[in-house]
Amino acid sequence: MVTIRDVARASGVHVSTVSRTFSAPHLVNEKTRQAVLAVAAQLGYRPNRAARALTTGRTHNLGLIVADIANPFFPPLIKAAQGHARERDYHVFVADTDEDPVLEQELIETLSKQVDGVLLCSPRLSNQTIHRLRAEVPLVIVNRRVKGLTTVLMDVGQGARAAIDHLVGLGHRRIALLTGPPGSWTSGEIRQAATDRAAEAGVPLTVVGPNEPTEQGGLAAADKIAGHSAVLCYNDLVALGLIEGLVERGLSVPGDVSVIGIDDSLPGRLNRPKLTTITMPTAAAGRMAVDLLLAAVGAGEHAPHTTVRLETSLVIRESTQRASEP
Amino acid sequence: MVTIRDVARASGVHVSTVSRTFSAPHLVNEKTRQAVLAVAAQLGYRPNRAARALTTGRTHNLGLIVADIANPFFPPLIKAAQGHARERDYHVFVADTDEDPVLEQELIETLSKQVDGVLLCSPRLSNQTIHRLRAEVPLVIVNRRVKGLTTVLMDVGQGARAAIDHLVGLGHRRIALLTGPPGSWTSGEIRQAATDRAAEAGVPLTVVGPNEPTEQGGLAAADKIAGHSAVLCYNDLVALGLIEGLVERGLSVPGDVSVIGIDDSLPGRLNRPKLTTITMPTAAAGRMAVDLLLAAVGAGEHAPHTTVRLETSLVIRESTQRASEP
DNA sequence: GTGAAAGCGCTAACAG
DNA sequence: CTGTTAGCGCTTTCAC
Repeated sequence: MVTIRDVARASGVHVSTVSRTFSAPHLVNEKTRQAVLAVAAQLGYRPNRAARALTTGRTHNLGLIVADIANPFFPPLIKAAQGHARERDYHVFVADTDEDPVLEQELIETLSKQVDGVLLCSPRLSNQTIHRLRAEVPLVIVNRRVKGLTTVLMDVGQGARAAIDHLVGLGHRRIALLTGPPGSWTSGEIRQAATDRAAEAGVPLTVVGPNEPTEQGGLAAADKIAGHSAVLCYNDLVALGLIEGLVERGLSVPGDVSVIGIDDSLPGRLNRPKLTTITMPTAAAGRMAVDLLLAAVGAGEHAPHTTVRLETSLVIRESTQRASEP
Repeated sequence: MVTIRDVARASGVHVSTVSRTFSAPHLVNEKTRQAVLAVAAQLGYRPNRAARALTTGRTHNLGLIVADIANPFFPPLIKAAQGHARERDYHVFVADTDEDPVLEQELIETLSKQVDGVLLCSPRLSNQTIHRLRAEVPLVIVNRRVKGLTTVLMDVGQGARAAIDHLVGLGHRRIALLTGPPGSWTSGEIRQAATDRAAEAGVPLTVVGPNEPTEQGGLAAADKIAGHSAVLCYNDLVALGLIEGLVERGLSVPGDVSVIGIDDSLPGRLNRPKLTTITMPTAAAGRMAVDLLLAAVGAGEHAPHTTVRLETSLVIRESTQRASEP
């Protein structure tokens, strides 16, 4: 391994000069700098970030913790966050908690020494624990509201209202909502927004749930929404599962039942009929979270916290249509 | 931040004793050990892995580099590799190259100091460059054959042969193969295996390609496979795009055309008809790659290299059926 | 079984 | 502008 010392020796300057050429170039004579750079390049020298971190206290690493990497909701967020971080010269550790709060906490703690901050996506931890961890390492939360912490939210309520309006506008009067898991912040938001809007429109809304946030969840719900002409689902996977269940029962979508998903994930776009859904700005959320985290890192311990609420919107595709006359 | 020094002070022993309690417990008196552990727990001490790495040369970190995190092929692999690494007390950096070889190389180089090894999935780098990088950091390649390096391959040829057999067995005689991008190792394997097997069976096989490895690629290919009753596609996305194109043209799947994908990805399982496809053992590949990488790390510089070939198999679902009598 | 001392690769005052 | 010195948090000989 070629170190700063090798470069110093080979270019006839002191190690500190080499160090400065890389971490404070303006402090070193242009000519010396060029010389050192040349030698470094020739030797294939790369600063050791871990060693640097030891003195500076900045690792230039970020942690990104998600509940389930394989859930199609997350990859676009991970991709965007990682790319954005990279452009800012940050590497990112990605870890999957398997929905296990204990593991989640363990990960944050072991990671904390090695990163400048952690992005927590849809955390399963209690607010109290999150606050405690915040004292050890800067945290930004995505997809859940935690008082007193910097948070990036996707305003799914907005999309949910648009979804209800869309359905009501199409003449639907028997609308069901399939909710998600009990602890889900998103699910609560959707429910709230959808019921409020339905009430405003004077249309009843049947809330059915909780449901597993998977295609199985949707499939299992097919029996529970009998008699409804339109269904808003917790996510695309649930919607897709529901459609499958409906088709199995000889019902057609959108002919007999209109179905709306949430997330705008790849499987939904690929479905036939193409799924009408609420787009979640996952990529933007990932980038925004990185920006906020980096800002918090710079600001130190008691930086002011922010809540950013990103817009969502309804994408009308093929799984919804005008209600058939009763 | 609580360091080894704080623990030493608080428990009245020397730092080296504290160090030993964590990194070589058998070298310290049971009683002392317990005492130190208690104090450490009470203080919330966590060893700083980065600092440890400075002396030991082992970071306990791994790098995982993929072409595109959002491609549904990768998340299961990432999830499995990360989980497996975690169980072995390793953290993993995940990075996305956006299919850019320059970025890929840059990532490996900047990561190299911070990890004990790197997992390269479907690399776009030249063999020569990969070999050069191998000198800097242990590497394991997934999904591409690189002579002289440890490699984990998924034997798609096996699945492709089974796919051709399946189609021939169903009476198909006009079979097309949609290949992938020119540089793809997988695509070459599929083509080889499929053409060989078709020849053995005395059935002609039309090779169509290269195609973009996306649904657009499949969609665009719909016109090019006219006159064929069955198509084997480079991946599930291509298959799904093709099906969409076929349906747009008034053809039914599998009624008029049987379609087989490759990967066994979520969108394929969710499709109607459910996609007949070749399962790729991505999770197993991720775990295996981690094992091999860790072994290489232990063995040092010139460890022997291995090639592991994982089995694939055909999963028959609903997108294939008996050829209609001509 | 435990302490003392040196050092991993690098940065950060402080002189000069 | 550059060299000297000290030290980040930890491990690892080497003594005792």
